[in-house]
Amino acid sequence: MSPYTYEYARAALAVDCVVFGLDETDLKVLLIQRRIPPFQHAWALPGGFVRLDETLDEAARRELAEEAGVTDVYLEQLYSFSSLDRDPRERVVTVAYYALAKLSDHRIRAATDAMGVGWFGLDDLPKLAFDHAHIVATAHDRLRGKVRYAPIGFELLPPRFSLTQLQRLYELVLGTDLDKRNFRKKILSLDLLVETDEVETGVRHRAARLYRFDRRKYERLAKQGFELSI
Amino acid sequence: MSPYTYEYARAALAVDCVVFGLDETDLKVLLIQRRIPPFQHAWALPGGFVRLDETLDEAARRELAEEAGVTDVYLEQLYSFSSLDRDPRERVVTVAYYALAKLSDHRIRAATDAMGVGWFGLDDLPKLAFDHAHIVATAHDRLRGKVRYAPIGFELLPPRFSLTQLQRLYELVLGTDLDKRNFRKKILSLDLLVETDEVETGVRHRAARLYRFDRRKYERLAKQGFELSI
DNA sequence: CCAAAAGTGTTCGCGGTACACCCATGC
DNA sequence: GCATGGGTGTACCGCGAACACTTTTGG
Repeated sequence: MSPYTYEYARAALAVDCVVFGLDETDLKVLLIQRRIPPFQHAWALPGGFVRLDETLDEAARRELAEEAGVTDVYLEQLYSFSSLDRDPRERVVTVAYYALAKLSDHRIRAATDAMGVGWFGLDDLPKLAFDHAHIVATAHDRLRGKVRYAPIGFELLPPRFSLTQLQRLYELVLGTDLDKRNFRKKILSLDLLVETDEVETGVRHRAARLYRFDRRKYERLAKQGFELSI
Repeated sequence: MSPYTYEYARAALAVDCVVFGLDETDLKVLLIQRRIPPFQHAWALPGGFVRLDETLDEAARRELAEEAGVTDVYLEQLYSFSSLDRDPRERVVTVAYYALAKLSDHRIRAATDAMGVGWFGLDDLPKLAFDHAHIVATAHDRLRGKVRYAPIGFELLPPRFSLTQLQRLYELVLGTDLDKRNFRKKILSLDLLVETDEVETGVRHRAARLYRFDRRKYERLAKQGFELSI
């Protein structure tokens, strides 16, 4: 029992993940309902304690898989939170991550269909456990800032998407309206998208052309000192 | 002895600080020489273990004061590093910070005049302990990125500075040359600087006008959705 | 008077912004 | 044929980039 002994007191170290997903109308966050105290039954970010044989990134991916069934997402470290009283049990420092999941991916949809896992609109979050509301706000700030100069928005879209979908993504993340013609001109002039020969299906109006993001092109341009800015 | 016992193994939690300073010709980093193993006698970032009664920010400031005599600096959390083997003794996760110090501040100069504390040019660093070279590189990247859209460069300059000093700051941080006329036009058009009635002294050529950064003006503009970009 | 850096304006071209109508499709 | 969103072009303006000479000062 309790065999781990140290000369000085140690904080517990945890990771928590803000997983963003984009549906037809909203930018959403994945939450799980806690089964045990503290904050039993409250909604919280997926996360948990870091093991000694894994890095923080590995811990974040493991918790995402275990607690929410989420795998193969874009994942990036966000910030470390360390208020003395952020966990009522004892001193816990958490390293927060944010992830971008493709809600179009059926594996993600299926996995997060479980009891106690839910997607909530960013403006419609339930009361969250711990300081998780603060972490979500920080993640949204980071996403809003980063989406403008790094090609990460595509991580929220299906592999093939219409320009209208892409524009809606930016509008939702940035919280502003964008002009359709100017947006298209700008995004196409960056020469990062490739037109496919597919079009939207299942819509009862003219079907939109689908594009895909060409990571090769992006990396080639980035290497030349090209600066993305949307 | 060794009275702290836990049910699960815990990593030790540390903070490390990359302190930047600007002198007449270089962007420098503050290092301290280790007195004890591991990496005895090697140069390293100031830092140390986090206590249970302090936040990460507090730990960073405490270590800066204790190990390097540095106080009253701009301080910002950088990133958390967690490779399994980054410390040969045991598992240590470190939360890195970066700080911007005014080398013009005599208190800073005096404190860092001690044995075993030194300022090193970014391109002229000694071999560093642990993964500290990697941390310094990450901090430089962050500074390079952030200085362009946030008014943090001023934290490296004296309260009153010439436009040439400011330009040299940007050139050193960004690693590029800037056009004098364009730089002045741009920076003055932002309406963040106030001309003072002082001029440089002790130079044997025409003395430059000194300016100061007006934080009030910046905050007022920032609140209006103004976007800095240099 | 000489060395050194301060200070100053104009031109050009690109990219951002504002703005409205016709087209294709499914029902 | 109608509702719905897809798709397209132009004019204007402001900002970034390129570029060189005169002024001031101390020694």
